[in-house]
Amino acid sequence: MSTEPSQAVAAPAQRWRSYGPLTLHPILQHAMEAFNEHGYHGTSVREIAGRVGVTVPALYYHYENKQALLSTLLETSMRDVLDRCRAAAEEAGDDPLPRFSGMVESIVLYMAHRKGLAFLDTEIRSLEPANRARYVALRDYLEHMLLDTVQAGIRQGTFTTPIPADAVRAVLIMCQGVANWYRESGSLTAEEVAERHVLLSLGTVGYRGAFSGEAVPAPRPRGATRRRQA
Amino acid sequence: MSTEPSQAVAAPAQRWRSYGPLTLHPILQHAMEAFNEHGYHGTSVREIAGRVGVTVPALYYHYENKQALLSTLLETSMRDVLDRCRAAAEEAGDDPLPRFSGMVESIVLYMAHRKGLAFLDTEIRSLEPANRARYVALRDYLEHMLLDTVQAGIRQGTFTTPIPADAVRAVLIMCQGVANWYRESGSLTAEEVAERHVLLSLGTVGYRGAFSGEAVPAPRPRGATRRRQA
DNA sequence: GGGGACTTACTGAGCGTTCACTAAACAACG
DNA sequence: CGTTGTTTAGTGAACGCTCAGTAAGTCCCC
Repeated sequence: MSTEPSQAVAAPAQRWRSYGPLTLHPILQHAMEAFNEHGYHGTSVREIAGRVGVTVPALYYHYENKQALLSTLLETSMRDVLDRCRAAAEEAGDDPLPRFSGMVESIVLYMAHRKGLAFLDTEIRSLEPANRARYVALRDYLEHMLLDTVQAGIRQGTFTTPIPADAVRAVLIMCQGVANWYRESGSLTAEEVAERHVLLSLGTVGYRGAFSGEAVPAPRPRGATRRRQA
Repeated sequence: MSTEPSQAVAAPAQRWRSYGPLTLHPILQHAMEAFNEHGYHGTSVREIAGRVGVTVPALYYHYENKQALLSTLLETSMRDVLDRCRAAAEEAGDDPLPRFSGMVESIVLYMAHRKGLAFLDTEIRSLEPANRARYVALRDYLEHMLLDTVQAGIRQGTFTTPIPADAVRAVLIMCQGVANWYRESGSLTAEEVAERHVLLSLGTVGYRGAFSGEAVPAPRPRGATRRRQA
């Protein structure tokens, strides 16, 4: 275990990169796992209760119903990725290239580090209309943030895609896809996957320098880079 | 506008581009629609029967069980897209650029024209292990076809991505994503969406000419190009 | 009259949810 | 300190309903 630098105000600039172990109410934690294994409709409240180690009514003491479990999980997740993406964008400043790169990196890091939550995105269909509307609004906001940056890059001449809206959608879809295939036991760390997706995304938006030498021009400070052993 | 060579035997070379109305056994058709609306576990056999307009046992006369409906649908779909992609690759020949472009085009055309079937991909989780294994094997085969072509393009110097396997996965994910957001009532035809995704994909695999002038170098013959009115 | 394409009528199991009730912890006060 | 009132976090049993699936009978056409 690495010794955390004891600080009063905990490095605000890098907060979007740091991922501690996921701390969720045990009920949410187990609901998340069950939903990911069998889907929302494929999971019974009895199974969730069984995983938590309590009886069914105990679930209803803490959450209104099964739907509230899914809705809470999805909204928590979307708000977290949005916050981190916003933080990454702020840190990068107004220059479209590092700004776009940082946003993509933050999103992919989330998809890998919070795979369990991110993968629940496949369950939006099971949200009741009101809950779904709130979720989709957050997701659209994320898309607009990215699109604004790509369009700025086009005006500047950095990005050359003639179809920015399609490119942004494609980028978001490929980032979201990380939550589907990424395995913690795989050969790449979350950070490496993020780096690669920055590269792929830059190609998708038509950044000319994407595949020549240094793709991400701003080297990022790293304390105690984690490396996997296998 | 190029003149099509008139052929008696209904253009076999273009068969991967042509999409008639989807003809499926009514039971499969309605199962597909129900699965897409509520998911596999969210759909009851009663609902499927109700949509078809028959009683529940009539379903069991034609199909072994609910799982067989999903499995049949998914495998039919995957085989169709594979066949079309293979046909597109054959038609394009060995040159990696048109070959890759044709494959991507064929896949995206499928995702848009057969959205209902393609969208079922989200339900693989609900396949029993044996059925899932068969489906995944087909999907992996498609991925390898694309990867071979991209690697050939890299050897040739046409594609420049340093991470071809990641690029191919990303391309397939963004193609699959079309089935999620494409609407027939939208502003783009399936053909236009396919064209755009060829462009995006070329950027993703690091094709340098992707965003300068003619992106898809082989102009394709088109008889009676359909245009949407809105 | 024989078989294909259904129907009616039903089963046991499981679903989300709610009921009435309680053990343990805590706060306030005489 | 000991009692009382209240809150937190549960329990076991059961509700009404729906689930996937089936046994046996019926219609109809070749």
